[in-house]
Amino acid sequence: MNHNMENINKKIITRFAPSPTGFLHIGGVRTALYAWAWARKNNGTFILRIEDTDKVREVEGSIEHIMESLKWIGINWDEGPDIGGPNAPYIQSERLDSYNRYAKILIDKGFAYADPYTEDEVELFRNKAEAEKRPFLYRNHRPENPPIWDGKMPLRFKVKEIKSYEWEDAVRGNLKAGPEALDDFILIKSDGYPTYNFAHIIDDLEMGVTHVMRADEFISSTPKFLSLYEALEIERPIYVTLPPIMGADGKKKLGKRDGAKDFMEYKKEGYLPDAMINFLAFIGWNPGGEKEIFTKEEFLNLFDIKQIHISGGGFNEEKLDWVNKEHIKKIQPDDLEKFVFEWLPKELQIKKIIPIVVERISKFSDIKTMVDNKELDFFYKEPQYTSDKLIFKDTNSEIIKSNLNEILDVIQITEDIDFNKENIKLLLMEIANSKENRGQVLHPVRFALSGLDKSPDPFILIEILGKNETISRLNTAISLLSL
RNA sequence: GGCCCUAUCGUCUAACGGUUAGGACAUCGCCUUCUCAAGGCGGUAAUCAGAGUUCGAUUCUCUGUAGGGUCACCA
Repeated sequence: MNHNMENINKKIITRFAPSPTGFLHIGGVRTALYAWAWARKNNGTFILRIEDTDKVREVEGSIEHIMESLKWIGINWDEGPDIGGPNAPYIQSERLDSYNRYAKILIDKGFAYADPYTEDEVELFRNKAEAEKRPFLYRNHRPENPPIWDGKMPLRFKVKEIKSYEWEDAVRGNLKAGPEALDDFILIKSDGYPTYNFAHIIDDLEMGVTHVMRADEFISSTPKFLSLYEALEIERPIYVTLPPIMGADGKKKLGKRDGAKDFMEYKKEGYLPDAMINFLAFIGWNPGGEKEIFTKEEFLNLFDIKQIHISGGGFNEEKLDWVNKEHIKKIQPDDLEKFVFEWLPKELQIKKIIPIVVERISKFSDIKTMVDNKELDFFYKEPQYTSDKLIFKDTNSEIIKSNLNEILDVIQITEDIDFNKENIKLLLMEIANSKENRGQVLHPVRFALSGLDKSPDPFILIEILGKNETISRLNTAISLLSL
């Protein structure tokens, strides 16, 4: 049966279904991004569903935090827990009636039975299998006459036919699994909540989901899903299995345990939402071509599940920084102010600082580092330094002093109206070129104005500080050299 | 251990049997005003191994190797 053909004329419906067990990391957001993009591109529907059936691992506030993360990069949903929709509710713990209804159907059809063992007993079976280096299969311990299910015991799916499965995946092509992958898995836990294996299938059915974007760890459990679809005689959605995202070492799959960050950290560090989309999109997808920087709209236009990768990719923060910088460069100068000033103290919120700061950062939190390192203090107060800092290489204080005086004379007769960096550069370079080494002039001027070993060039410094301040600081330098 | 998935520069990737194996990040060098940044130009650097199919394999097949996933009352 070709599911692609059957679904071809249907409205595309995708979903992102996180469990509220903490923050979202880059992997989860990437899954959401692809599902969202596919729906948007096809004028379909994107659903946000919360899979909160594990009440033990649930972390309070996660749902809000997850929604905040998605909203930040502009992933919006058409149906979800906060806005409702035709198939509300969108929180699994509020959908128990649905699961119970389908559980009854399975029981009636002989596809489900009560599990009479305690957790400890099952644990023993499992340990034994592990010790013998065999895969653990509950069905090998299936009770002969299971009791009537009273809702207090787990309800298990009953595998009637032990077989291998083969199926088609929109990105991986043909996949298969051996019969070992098929087991009597739990449908409803003893606490009354369904397992993921069961709940997501019922929800996807009831919500009409056509494409399931999922991580590749679900390949192994696909036979469970397929056997459920068969038992319920319902059609399955198209599987779109995404490649794993590896950690920085390029080996282990990225996960919370090995340092995957809360996605909101990227907001706090001053990354741009569109840069995150751009970067995330390229972990596991590539449109061909040599263009690397895309706006959100360009990405939506190009995105296609046909170009999703099958092999895993690493997460390279250096490249993210580069992508972010490229996006910062695309911000209109007028709009840049609100991004930059947010990170600057009052006294440094000067328009002329913006270009200097922007070309030195890859993310906005770098501005804070510059401020903390006092790299910008010279903009609003006279630098502190010792006179030896003004001496360039093998010159002496007399030469430097004479050069500074020469500069001072020229600046003093310059009209205020000509005080821009191009004109200043012409003036200074003329003097600098007349010396043995241009550094004899440029270095002391730059240092007198900034007091820093590393700073913007002297011409832009003079322009920003203005004529009076420049003269004042040059005089300070000259008097330091005279001591 | 069983089952399953994967394999191109250090990293992310392009290539849909025929290319000097292309691009980006990183790195290195040079230029652009003394420094820093930005920018420009250029360099180093890859098809996991072995068989097979083919006139011709990065590409198809098999085996090996390596890495990843899974074998939960987690998703």
